[in-house]
Amino acid sequence: MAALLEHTQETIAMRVVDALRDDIITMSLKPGDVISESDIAARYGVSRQPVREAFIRLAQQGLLLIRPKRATVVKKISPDGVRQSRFIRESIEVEIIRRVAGQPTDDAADVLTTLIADQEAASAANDSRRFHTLDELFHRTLARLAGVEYAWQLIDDHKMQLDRVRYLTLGVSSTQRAIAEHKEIAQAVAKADPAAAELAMRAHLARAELLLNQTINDFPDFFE
Amino acid sequence: MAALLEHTQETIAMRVVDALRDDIITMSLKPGDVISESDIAARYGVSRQPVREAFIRLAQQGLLLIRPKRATVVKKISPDGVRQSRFIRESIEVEIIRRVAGQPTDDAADVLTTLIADQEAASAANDSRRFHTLDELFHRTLARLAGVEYAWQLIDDHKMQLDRVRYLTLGVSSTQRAIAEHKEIAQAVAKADPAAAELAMRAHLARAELLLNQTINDFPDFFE
DNA sequence: GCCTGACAGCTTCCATACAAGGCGGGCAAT
DNA sequence: ATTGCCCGCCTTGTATGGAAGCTGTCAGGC
Repeated sequence: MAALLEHTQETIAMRVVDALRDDIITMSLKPGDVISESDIAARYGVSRQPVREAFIRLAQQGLLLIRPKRATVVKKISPDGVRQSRFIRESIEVEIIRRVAGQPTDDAADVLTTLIADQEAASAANDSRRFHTLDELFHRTLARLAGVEYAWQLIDDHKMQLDRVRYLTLGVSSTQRAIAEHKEIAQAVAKADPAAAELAMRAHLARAELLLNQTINDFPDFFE
Repeated sequence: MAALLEHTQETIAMRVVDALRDDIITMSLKPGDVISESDIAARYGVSRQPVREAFIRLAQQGLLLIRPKRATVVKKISPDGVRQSRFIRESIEVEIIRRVAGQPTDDAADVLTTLIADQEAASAANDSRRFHTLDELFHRTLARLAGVEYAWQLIDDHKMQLDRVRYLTLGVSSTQRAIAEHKEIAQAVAKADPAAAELAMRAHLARAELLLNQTINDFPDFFE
């Protein structure tokens, strides 16, 4: 059964964008790899035009670097860029958690605890991919509760750099510890304690810094 | 004499992007206006292809809305979008000012007072366009002092919506008041008082809210 | 042996042609 | 008079060919 009100049709260009982005984030296309419109077009059996448009989109998202008349390369990860992306994310998420904890709605705490329960299930099942999804959902839900879901979309865009790092260390991160930190955040929200919520959120996000430094050592070629 | 080390060449697509963005921000192209690739191509005497790529870029920046197989329209200004852009900006700028005031460098205060002096000169000369430039420079300088200039670039991208609003009310805003607020911020930095700096910055940014509501009343057709 | 310059092969960029689909006006049937 | 259909005209999407430019190679001169 096709969707009835589906009037945003899939164009070939969009499919190529999604496919390439997935390849890049999952490190199937590695930082520094050189690709060309013709290559990708041949690989997907389409013409060069949609591929070209996909390149433009991904270049604007900071995943590709188009060198006019020369070639297009998968952008290496900029440690300073990742650091500043983290700064942006922390700025926004701290402001979000302050709002949520400062003016908690009735069901806020319930929604969060439900999500945490799901995360525990995923962790118990050792399903790290599903846990990652639920982790994102946790943070996006906080943005929704603060009434700034669009802000999360922004974070999402500029967090792909960090996602590449994360993928390199998949399985390393301790889901148990993340869950404990989520609980701490949720409790601060339940108690309507913005200061405690802010501290818990900052501690939660700070862990990514270690991950970055470790990854730079393990995969120096992927960084600039 | 051509630039010697110019190896980032201007492509036609880039020129079209710049021209269109300027037209949109200065309201030469009004929210809701319908444009087509062929129109713009004919207007600039180029083919559809570069124009199409420009549309894609501007659509990703939220200035255009491409409706497949129908037409492309200049996006109307979303009040909620502007509100959330402001939220993002406030989150980041508050974090920036905290850092700058928390770990002030020796010359930070000097640089800021110099900038404020320039602003007073521009204000005295009634040069509102120059004042606007100096206003942006003030905030970008704070980002630089905090070591997160890239973050300001992000704000810059997502603040075009607000710039359109600002252009509608050009000359209305009181430069004197803005300068006074800048002074307050600079003083808090000089005293290394993060809390006071945060309050001053929040107050400074809050003024934009009034501007928005007033503008919605004056130009309801430009908003969705 | 070393330097220089032409050149072949690659890239992205632009122009053009065609395909697919939405929209509205005119027309016919009820 | 109203409703429903059909057909041009418009739009964006895709394909393809050629133009401009960068890079590395290789032959020729010193």
